[in-house]
Amino acid sequence: MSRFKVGEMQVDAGTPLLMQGSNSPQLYTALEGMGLRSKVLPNGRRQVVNLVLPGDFVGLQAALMSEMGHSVEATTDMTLCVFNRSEMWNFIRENPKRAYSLTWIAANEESFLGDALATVGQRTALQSLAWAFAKLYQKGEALGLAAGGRMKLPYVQQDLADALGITTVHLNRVLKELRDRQIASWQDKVLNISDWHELTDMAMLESDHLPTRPLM
Amino acid sequence: MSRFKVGEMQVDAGTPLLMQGSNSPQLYTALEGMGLRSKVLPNGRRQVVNLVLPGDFVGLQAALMSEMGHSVEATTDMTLCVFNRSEMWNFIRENPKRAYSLTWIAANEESFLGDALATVGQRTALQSLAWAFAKLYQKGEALGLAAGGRMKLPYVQQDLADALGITTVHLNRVLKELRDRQIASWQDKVLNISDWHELTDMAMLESDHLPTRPLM
DNA sequence: CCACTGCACTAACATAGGTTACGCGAAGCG
DNA sequence: CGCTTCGCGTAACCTATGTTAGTGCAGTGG
Repeated sequence: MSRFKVGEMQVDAGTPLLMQGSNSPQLYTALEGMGLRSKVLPNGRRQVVNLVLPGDFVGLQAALMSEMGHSVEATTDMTLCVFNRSEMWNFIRENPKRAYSLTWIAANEESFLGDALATVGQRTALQSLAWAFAKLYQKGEALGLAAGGRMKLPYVQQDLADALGITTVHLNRVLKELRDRQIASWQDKVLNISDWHELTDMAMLESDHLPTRPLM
Repeated sequence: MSRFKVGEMQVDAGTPLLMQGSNSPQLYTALEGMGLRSKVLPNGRRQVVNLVLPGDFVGLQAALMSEMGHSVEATTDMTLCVFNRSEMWNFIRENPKRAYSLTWIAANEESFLGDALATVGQRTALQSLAWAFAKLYQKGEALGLAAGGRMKLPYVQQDLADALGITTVHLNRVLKELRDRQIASWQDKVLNISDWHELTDMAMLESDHLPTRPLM
């Protein structure tokens, strides 16, 4: 493990970590701070694929495939654990348990993206937002980043809107509705959930437990 | 490899192979025929996550995680190669190259779902349909299932509509537009692409090469 | 031969969400 | 200290897409 790990790294908010289409010799695990993965289409529209929270492994695609399908950037200041891509193969060969973890991570990511797809494709904007808030809070809670219905969410509205496939104008409409109905609010970078039951109900969340992830 | 493989299996059109939420002792590789993966929400709406073509590996999630995030069913008659889930761990341990392939498959799937997410989230219905047709044809061509702009597509409109997150009514509208503009048509289960350039242009496809997949 | 069902297709109308265009406050900066 | 920029919020209007409600045809089974 120690040979695989190269070191730690601090980056400022706004720093791009991996670029869509290109390739990178480095892979990361987020230790602190938050970021996001996104994909831009030739017409300029952006899809936020996923938010990056502490513990998330980033760059698997670059490691295995010829190029990244999306970009990754730091939204806040972040500290990252850096790995060397060239060691991946040895790593998998010599440590089957880790290889298993890696595959698990990829499969889990796939599962999440399936959910996200169903959200964007089949839920209304209100349901989508509820889903996003609920999912985020669940994950935040598991990481110790959230408690008592409150969680720091240092993104801008555009990020969330791009994740849900709606515009900021419409995001505002549905945010207002959640606020007015006293279910949840998101102001000054803080998410505040006041009615968890109503929220998950609206989100049509199937399971309320998170699978336990292996750490890399 | 032979110890991992249990046998082959023939199923009729309509047979469910894996069920969302449950778990399965078996994994499959499609050899012939087509199928689809889908996910249904509590309100009854269905998202088609992906189409299953020959060569596709199915059931990774069941193998690694506690439960499947989606269902898989056969759309046409299919023949499948059957593996035993319980052998997975030994398999990974004893054959690191295969472990690598498995991870590659998962990462590739993740990459595809990212694309699909961007499609449903950021493309109009017309662009989405063009994207789906182009992607399918590319894959079909690589598999020898398509040539000369023609490819068998044995799905019903509802399947495509659920994949793109639109209704069949609207799918009909955009199908008509592609037909009228002489770009592509899909009738009698056959996809016919007459203007590939215009199609990919409309779809905003980034790369026109498919990554080479390892077979399992 | 007739009912029945599933699927493709269309028309008329309804609405969720997009566009454009503002105001307003806070933060950076010369 | 003004000036600009950025992010949040809202209103008025517009359109892509959904909804509801059909038609027609081919297959299938009694």
